[in-house]
Amino acid sequence: MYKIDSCQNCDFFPFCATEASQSLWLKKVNSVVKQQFTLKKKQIVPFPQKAFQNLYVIKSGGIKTYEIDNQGKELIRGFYFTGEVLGFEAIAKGRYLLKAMTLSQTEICEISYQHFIDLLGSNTSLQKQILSLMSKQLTVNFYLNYITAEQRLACFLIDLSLRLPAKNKCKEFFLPMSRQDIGNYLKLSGETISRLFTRFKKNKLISVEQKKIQILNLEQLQLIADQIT
Amino acid sequence: MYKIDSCQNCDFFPFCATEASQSLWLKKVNSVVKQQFTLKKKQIVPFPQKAFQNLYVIKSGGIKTYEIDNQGKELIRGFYFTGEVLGFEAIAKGRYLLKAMTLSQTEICEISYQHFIDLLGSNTSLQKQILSLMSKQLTVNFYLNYITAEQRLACFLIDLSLRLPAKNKCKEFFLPMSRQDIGNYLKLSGETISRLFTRFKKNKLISVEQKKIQILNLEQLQLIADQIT
DNA sequence: CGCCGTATTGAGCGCTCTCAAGCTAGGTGG
DNA sequence: CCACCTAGCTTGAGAGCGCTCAATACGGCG
Repeated sequence: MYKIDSCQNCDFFPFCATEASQSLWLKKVNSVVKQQFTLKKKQIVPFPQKAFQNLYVIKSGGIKTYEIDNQGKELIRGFYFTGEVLGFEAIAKGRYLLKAMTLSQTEICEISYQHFIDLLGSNTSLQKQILSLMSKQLTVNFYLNYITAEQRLACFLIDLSLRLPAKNKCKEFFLPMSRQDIGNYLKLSGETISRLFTRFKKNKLISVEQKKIQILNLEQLQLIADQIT
Repeated sequence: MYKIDSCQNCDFFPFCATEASQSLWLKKVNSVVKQQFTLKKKQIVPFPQKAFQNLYVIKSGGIKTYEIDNQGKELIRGFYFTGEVLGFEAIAKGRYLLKAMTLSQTEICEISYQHFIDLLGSNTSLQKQILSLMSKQLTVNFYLNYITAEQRLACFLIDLSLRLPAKNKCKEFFLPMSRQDIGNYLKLSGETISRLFTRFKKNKLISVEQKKIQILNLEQLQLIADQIT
C-alpha cells in the first residue's frame, strides 16, 4: 500500500520512517499518514473547512496555493512538488489561509497534525528535523522580492530546476504550470513571462519548447538571478 | 537582572517561564538566555560568523534584517520589534543568511539554540508553541506580494500599528525606520513612500508628522489593503 | 549656529501592464 | 482521418505607474 521506494526523497520521510525495521515502519506510517488520495488536474485540495487539522505531503504531482482577493482575482502564493510539505502556515492561526489546486494528477498524503505532534513527543531528533523543515520554508520565497522581472524569473527557473525531477544534471525539466501562473506568482503578467522566455532563448540562456525548459547557461542565469543565499 | 515585567508580552516568554515559581523561572532564564546586550542605533547585530548558533529576541527597540546584492545594494528583508524572535530562517542552512542592524538603541537576548532544543526536549507544550511561532513567521511577509504601491503601504501601516507599542487603540505610533527603508522593504523608492504618505494624508486616511503616524480611517485603509488574512 | 542626513516635491523616462490580434498544439467528434 | 475547437502562448502597440535625477526644505545633533 505504501511504497517505500517512492518516499525516500520526501521531506516527510524521517517522520514516517522513525523505526529502522520496515515492518515497524509500516506500522508507524499508518499512524502518521491518515490517508492517501489522488486528485486529477485542476482540482481543489479538500482542506477541512472550519479548522486546521492536517498537514499534506505531495507524494507525486504538484499543486499551487493561492488566495482570492476582494476583486475576485487569484493571487498565487506558492508551488509544491513531489516530497514537499504543505500546511505549516496554517498552524499559527488554526485555519487554512490559502486554497490549493492541483497542477496535474497528484497523489497526496494527509498527515494528522495531532498524531504528528504526538509522534514528535520525546523524539528530539524529529523535533530538530521539523524545525529545520519549517526554517527551510521561511526561505523558499526569498527571491520574490528581487527587483527586476529578469531577476525573479531567473531565480524561479533555477529554483524549479532544483525542485523538479530533472534530467541532465538538473538542467532539463517540464514546467508544471502555465505562463499565466508563473506571472501571477512572480507579480508579472503572463505576457511578460512569454517575452522574457523569448529573450532568454535569444540570449542562449535557456531553450524553451512548450513546457520543456533546458538551462543552457547556468552561470549566466545565476548572474542575472544575483543569487545570494 | 532579568525584569520579568518587561517580558510578559514577549513571544519567547513561554520558553523562559517554563516553571510556575519565579525563582525556578529565573533559574530557567539563565539556562535559556545565554546573555543580554544593548546596541546603539545603526549597529550591526554580532552574529557568529561561521555557523548558526543562537536565536535572538528583541527585548526592546527594533532591528532590520537585510542582504547586500552583488551590486552592493541593500535589500531589506524584515523588521523585528519588541518581543519578536529573530533567526528561525538560519536553522535549515546552519548559517545566518541575513545581516541585522538596529534601528534605534536595542536590547537583545541571545538564546543558545542547543540549550533551546534541550529545553524543548520532552515538553510537548513548548513543542507546540515553537511550531506555532515559526508558523506565524511564515505569514509575516504575506502582503509584500500585493500588487499596487498603495496596497502594500496600507498593509505595512496596519501591520506596524499592531506590532509597535501604540496609543489610542493601536492607531498612533512612531515609525522606527526611514522612508527609504520602508520603500526598500516594500520594493518602492523612498520618494514614492513620501508621495503616498502625502496622498494618504490628503485623503484623511492617516496623519503624518515626521515619524509620528496616526491612523485616522482604519476601515478605508483596510479596504485599500484588501486584507485577506 | 551650522552641518548633514532625511524628507519632500517636481520633471521626464522606462519598464511592465493592458488590450488586442494571431498562432500553436492537443482534444473532440463527424 | 481530418476539420474543427478551445485553451494557452506569442507578439505588437500604446498607456500608466513608479523610478531616477535633481533641487529644495527640514530638523536633530554636534
